[in-house]
Amino acid sequence: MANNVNATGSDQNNVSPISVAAPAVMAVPPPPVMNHKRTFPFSQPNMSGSTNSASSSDTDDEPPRKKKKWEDFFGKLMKEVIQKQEELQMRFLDTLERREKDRVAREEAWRAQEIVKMNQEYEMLVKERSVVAAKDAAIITFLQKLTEKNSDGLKLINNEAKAKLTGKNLGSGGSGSAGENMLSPSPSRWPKAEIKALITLRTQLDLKYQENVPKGPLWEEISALMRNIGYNRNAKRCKEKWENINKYYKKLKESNKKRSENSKTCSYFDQLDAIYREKSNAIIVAQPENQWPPATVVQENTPAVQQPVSTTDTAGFGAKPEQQWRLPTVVKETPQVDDQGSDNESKALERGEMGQMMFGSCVNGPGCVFVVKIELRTYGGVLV
DNA sequence: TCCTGGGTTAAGTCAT
DNA sequence: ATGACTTAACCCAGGA
Repeated sequence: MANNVNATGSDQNNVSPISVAAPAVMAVPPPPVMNHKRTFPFSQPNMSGSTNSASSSDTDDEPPRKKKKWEDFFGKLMKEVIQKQEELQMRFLDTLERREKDRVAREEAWRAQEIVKMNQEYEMLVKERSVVAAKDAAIITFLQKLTEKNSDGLKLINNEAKAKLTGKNLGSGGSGSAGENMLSPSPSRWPKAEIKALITLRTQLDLKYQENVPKGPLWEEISALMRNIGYNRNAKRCKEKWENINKYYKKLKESNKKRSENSKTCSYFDQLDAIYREKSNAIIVAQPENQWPPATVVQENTPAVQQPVSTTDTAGFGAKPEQQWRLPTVVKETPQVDDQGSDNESKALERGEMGQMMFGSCVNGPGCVFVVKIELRTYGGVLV
């Protein structure tokens, strides 16, 4: 028996590559390759040549024992194989499970990232839209204010042009008799309507000549526009008049004198009030501590006439042109008015409409086309 | 040099 | 007629 074990110990590895240590009882299994008939070993125990010589006397005595050993051996072998397979399968399943978890984790991270990105984009979109909406609202408000403010001036200029045409002078000083040539020299005194036209034109063209641009062309242009609507004043007279009315306005404001509401003189004070109020408002808004939203700062309905002169008003008076409220510039784009001998009614009406257009009504009258150019700028971060 | 603000003055306007 | 108010025209100083 002991010999069998020693003799067959070297063959064991050939038989069972899985088993590391075969049991002692199984030390004599013949290698399957040695089985010439390729039959199950324990069913033909005598076919093992190595055991024939050593245990020739036992083959007949112990066939059931050998068979049992073979069965045990293969049984354990099968168990080991199954166990190994189960381990491998478990490891495989673990790996699969781990990888699946990783994949899910990565997917969730990606989704979270995408959600964050989409949220950021959404917030940016909302901000962008709010900014655009605020700009639109500011533009609309500005245009509405402009339209309302100029509507009175428009009517006056139109009426004045028509009155000139029909010989009816609305101004107290009078600018001529019926049928008088509109290019004839105007009287020394400026009619009220003429003053109002000058104020409106000067305000409208203020934007165009804001920067360090020589003011000479400004007054030349105003003079030309005045001539177009029937007032013959040269640039110097226009400039002088503008300075005088502003001087007198400031003088009264500073002296804090009360003017009667129905005062017949200085009828243009309301216009100047509005202009200076807007200028002072623009300065208030432009200050860093008074930035957006302007609605909380700008007081539109404050009657400046009845107010005592405040520091902001003073600032408005003293403000340099580049600090002042900018009003839309009217650009005469394609003037097609024929001025040669145009004293008839239709031409005069054209001039009247031209004046109307110059005040922002955006109406293209017959024979001339105007474009209202509005420059929107920011003062201290505020769109104006 | 140009522009602007301020001052001045004579003259016109208007209410009383 | 008178005084207050308003305006045209001129001048000057200071700043850019």
